[in-house]
Amino acid sequence: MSTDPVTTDTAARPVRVRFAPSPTGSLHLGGARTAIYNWAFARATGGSFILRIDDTDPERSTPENIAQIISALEWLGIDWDEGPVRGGDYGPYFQTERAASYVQALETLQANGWAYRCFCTPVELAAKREIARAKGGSAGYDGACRTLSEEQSQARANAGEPFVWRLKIPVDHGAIAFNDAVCGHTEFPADSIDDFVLVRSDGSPTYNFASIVDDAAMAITHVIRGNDHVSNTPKQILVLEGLGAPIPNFAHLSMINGPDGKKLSKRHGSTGVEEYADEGYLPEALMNYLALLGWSLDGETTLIDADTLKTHFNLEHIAKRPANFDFTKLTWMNSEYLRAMEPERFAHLMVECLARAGLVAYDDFEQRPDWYLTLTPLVSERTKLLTDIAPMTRFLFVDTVEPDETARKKVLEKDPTLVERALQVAQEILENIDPENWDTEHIEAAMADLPDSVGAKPRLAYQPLRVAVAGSTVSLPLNESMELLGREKTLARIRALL
RNA sequence: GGCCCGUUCGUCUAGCGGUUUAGGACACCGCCCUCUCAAGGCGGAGGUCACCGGUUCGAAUCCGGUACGGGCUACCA
Repeated sequence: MSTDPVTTDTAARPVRVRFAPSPTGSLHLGGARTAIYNWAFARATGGSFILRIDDTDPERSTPENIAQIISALEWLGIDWDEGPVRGGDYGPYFQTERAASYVQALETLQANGWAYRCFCTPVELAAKREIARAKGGSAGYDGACRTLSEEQSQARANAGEPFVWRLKIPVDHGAIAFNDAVCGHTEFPADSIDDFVLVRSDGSPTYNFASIVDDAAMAITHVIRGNDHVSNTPKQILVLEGLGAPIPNFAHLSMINGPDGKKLSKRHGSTGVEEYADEGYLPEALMNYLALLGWSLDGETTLIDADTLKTHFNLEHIAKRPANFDFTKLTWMNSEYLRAMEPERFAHLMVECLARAGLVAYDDFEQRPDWYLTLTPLVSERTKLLTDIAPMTRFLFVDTVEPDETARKKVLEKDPTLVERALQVAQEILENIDPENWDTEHIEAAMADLPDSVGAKPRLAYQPLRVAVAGSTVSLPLNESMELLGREKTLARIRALL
């Protein structure tokens, strides 16, 4: 593929990428994916990852949102080399603190003949737009104020007439082209781009101005961002041309849609990263899933951890088409990470979940680590979400259990005779086990005779005992459960049903 | 309206002119394992590669058009 003549070759410069969220809400899935791609690309290329807060919209930007975005990134395990908290040589990293650099950029643009004042009022503009659109042409600004002489312009400004600064696109400018890492060669006819506003009448910069000025100032080499910015790219390239600054590489990521192919919204489920943490997802699972939503390592590998991402991520395998978010696959991935997790770590997470559910104390792991490490493999294998843990293991932490509806209907009430016999036999067997030998191995050996003794198939013979111990027809393995519950509690629960 | 972009199993994707009877993963179905539930093993179903036309000895792959979907078209980002 040939390099576009317009795109400055940045291969020689060290890679510098940035994630520049505007804090108008919490970090949503699309933003998180963009952050992951930027971060992984920086790590894989040995470059720098910069976090910049694009807070030029005073109406909607809040400190709470900034804090939330930062904590969401930290939770995901994304670290930045420069940005809020960390600082860096190209700061400040908040656009609201970079006003001086926009003023300077505007001066450069003026000096180069790339900017002019526009005194058209919003009302006039809206009317013009209306007419232009009705005629069927482009609805952009008609350039009415371009012809104002410097004297006229200055005079009107001095007189206190409000104005904005617009970019003055050269009349003879050809098509604006760039080579997008995802979309390939992309070209926009010059006349499809109007003299857009750079600086508002209140002196604040617009996004298309501030963002690219910052990118240039921060020596960004690759702009990796959402697809919704493709149409903004030629505008920003024009600003760079007016500034005489190098043009970075671009990579525009497709959007993330809901399972139904429509724009992802609350209706589909959670859209904010924080919510996934609350719902029991692991950051590594979300990162893996998001990374694969629009990118592939080799087309075969599905489980890709952060380390692999940090070494193998590239811009060559990014999909063009929008992806639908599949909660089921994410959940599966989560269960994979849960199962592969170090037992110690799982145990700690488990205790945390239990403590949060009010079932144990936060330091309970320290009180009986062996007990928890015995429990861990039984639970981790069955957990899809961290929030599954408390309900699954609850029976081990409460004093007594109440058989649930299914247990009553499908077991207790279905064959009371069998239930009674099974429980009685089980009680005898268990009472005969020496308290010192109360472990899965001995229990299992002793219980092996139960089906024969009660004259029922194993699945039917053990079910009453399961209901007695766990209060449900579905539970962790029986013998292990009894070991963990302890001899006294186990026998007490059997007695309670007799 | 204008300008851009996209379209491969239900979903995420591999595929860059012959190696493809289109590969993998999730979900789904069946069997095995089994004290329940999981996990695991084995197997299965599922795609006329949006449509139409062209280029070519040969196209999911290249070109054009159509349809559908999306983005931008703000003194939002």
